[in-house]
Amino acid sequence: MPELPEVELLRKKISGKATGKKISGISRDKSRIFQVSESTLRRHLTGNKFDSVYRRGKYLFFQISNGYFLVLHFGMTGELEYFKGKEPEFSRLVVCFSEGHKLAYTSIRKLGKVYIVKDRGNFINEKKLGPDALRIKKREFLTRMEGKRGIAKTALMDQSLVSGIGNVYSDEILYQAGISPFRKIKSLGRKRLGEVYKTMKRVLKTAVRKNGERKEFPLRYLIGRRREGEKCGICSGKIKNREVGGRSCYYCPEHQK
DNA sequence: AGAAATGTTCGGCA
DNA sequence: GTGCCGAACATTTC
Repeated sequence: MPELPEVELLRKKISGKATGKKISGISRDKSRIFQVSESTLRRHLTGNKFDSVYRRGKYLFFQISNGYFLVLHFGMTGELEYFKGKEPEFSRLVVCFSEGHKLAYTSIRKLGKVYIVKDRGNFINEKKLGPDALRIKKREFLTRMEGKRGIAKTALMDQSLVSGIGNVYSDEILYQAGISPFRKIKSLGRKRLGEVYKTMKRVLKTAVRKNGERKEFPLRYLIGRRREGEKCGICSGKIKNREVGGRSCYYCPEHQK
């Protein structure tokens, strides 16, 4: 599920529920998503509470009352469930609150990551995470993009340039902006880059506002039409699929130039 | 049965 | 240093 809008929705869904409550214990499985030992995890969480939940790109940072952070990345299939009673399927980490509810980090494919870090800024630097796509200012966006030599789609997905955009939303932004995914960034003038910036903000905000319900997205969106030969929702073209950097890229050759 | 799926990282090569 | 490619990670779903 998770690109920026989905991770933001997870944050909204659980931040009010998982914060301010004493953590009575945790349980976890043996998958290699964990970048921290079970004992360290337990030591930092048990007896403490989460103060707040912050998102940067596709990462969530749970501020722990001892000053550290529980950092979650969701890979391709990560989710969060706040529950009571029966544990959700594919739970990898479960945080138990003493009032009775639990928070589960679930992941089918186990491609996510779980960390405990002391300093959020250091972590962001180490991971070379660029500014968040919903917070980056236009100036900063233009400067960063103008230094790139690659193609538009790859640049949008580059987490060190701008963080939060993945395969689906990079396609969506370029589709809405009418720019070919294979177009070199260098060939886009300031004006076109400015349009990409505006479109990026609009698309991501719309996705968050629609609560990730893809059926609720405007009809002219590419999401929901990600199939070869599908009718374009903007012009009379047909959707094409081509592999880019090992990922499948959907676009409309008719109106994306 | 085989392929595809919303991500990251690393080694290798130009 | 930058960009691009393929592979690896792991599992379910179509």
